[in-house]
This record gives sequence, C-alpha cells and structure tokens, in this order.
Amino acid sequence: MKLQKEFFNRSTVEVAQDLLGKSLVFGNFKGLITETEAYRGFDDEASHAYRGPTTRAAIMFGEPGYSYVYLIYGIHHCLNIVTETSGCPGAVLIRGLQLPTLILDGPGKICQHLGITRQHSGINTINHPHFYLENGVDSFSYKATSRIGIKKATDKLWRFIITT
DNA sequence: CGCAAGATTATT
DNA sequence: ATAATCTTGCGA
Repeated sequence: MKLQKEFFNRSTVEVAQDLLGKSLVFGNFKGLITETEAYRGFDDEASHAYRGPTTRAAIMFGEPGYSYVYLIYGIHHCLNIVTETSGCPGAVLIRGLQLPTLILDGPGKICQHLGITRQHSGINTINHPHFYLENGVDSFSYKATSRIGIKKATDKLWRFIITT
C-alpha cells in the first residue's frame, strides 16, 4: 500500500513519527525506515527553509510527498520527504534505513548505497513507479531525541528512532 | 564577485 | 575531537 498525499499533508513532526516503520522503495531497493528527523520552516532555526523560499529550500515550500535531496559539506547527499501543504515549509530527513541485507545508519550512507543524488530531488514520490513509500510494520516502539549535527534549535526533540 | 558556514562521515 | 570538501546564502 503506497503512502498517499494525505499522509504527508500533515504536521511535519507527526509525519516524521509515522514514517518510522514505513518502507522506502527506490529502484530495486526496499527497506524499513528506522530513523527520521523533522525540519520545519519559520520557527525552526536549523531548517533550510527558515530564511524563506531560497533556491535550495524552495521544494520544502511546495507540494507534500515530493523528495528533497541536498548536498552537505560538499560530500554527502541527504534524502528528505516534503511535508505540509503547499506554501507551508516542512520536510522529514531519512536518517536510518533497514535493508534485508544490511543496515544503513546515516543519511549520507543511504544516498550513497541507493545511488541517490540531487538529480532525484523534486520528484513526486506519490506518482513515481520506482521511488515511493509504503506501509511497513504496524507496531513498534521508538524514542525521541535532539537532532544531530546542528548547532541551532537543539532543544527540539524532533529526531525519532525505532528501538525495536 | 568573494567569503563564511553547514540537517555528515571517516579517521586519529 | 577533527579534517575533508563544495554548495548555498549573504554582503559588497
């Protein structure tokens, strides 16, 4: 069951929590999402969208269910899924993925193994045949912590991890 | 047009 | 704890 637009068209923090245990399909790869982080605009200083719809963050202001891939430190790619309705910035960073054969911890590793680059940014995952999200496990436990690698808004517990 | 900083990872 | 490395954002 593929996740529809209504799933992403909600509060970013809620979507981040609900994405845990869901399945990410990208080409021949398919894995469970084990770790996410929520990034909103406006009130979140750590978000790319905080300063408004700049060139890089414009996708976060667009339609929910779209992919948002950016390059960080000139080395690593990070995969996000846009949330909230058009005009309201928000995205969920996919930090951890559980494949049948291995565990990918860290957004950079995920994009490296799946072959995700900025070419895959701005894709509508709701309509795309080989790049989308679907339901996974129904029940599991998880915890919330502060986000990693940022120096602003570290008081917000918007990082969610499956504890199994 | 030039400069400073960053949603990370691998290495010491 | 720190370097690597290049794109983005902001100032001149």
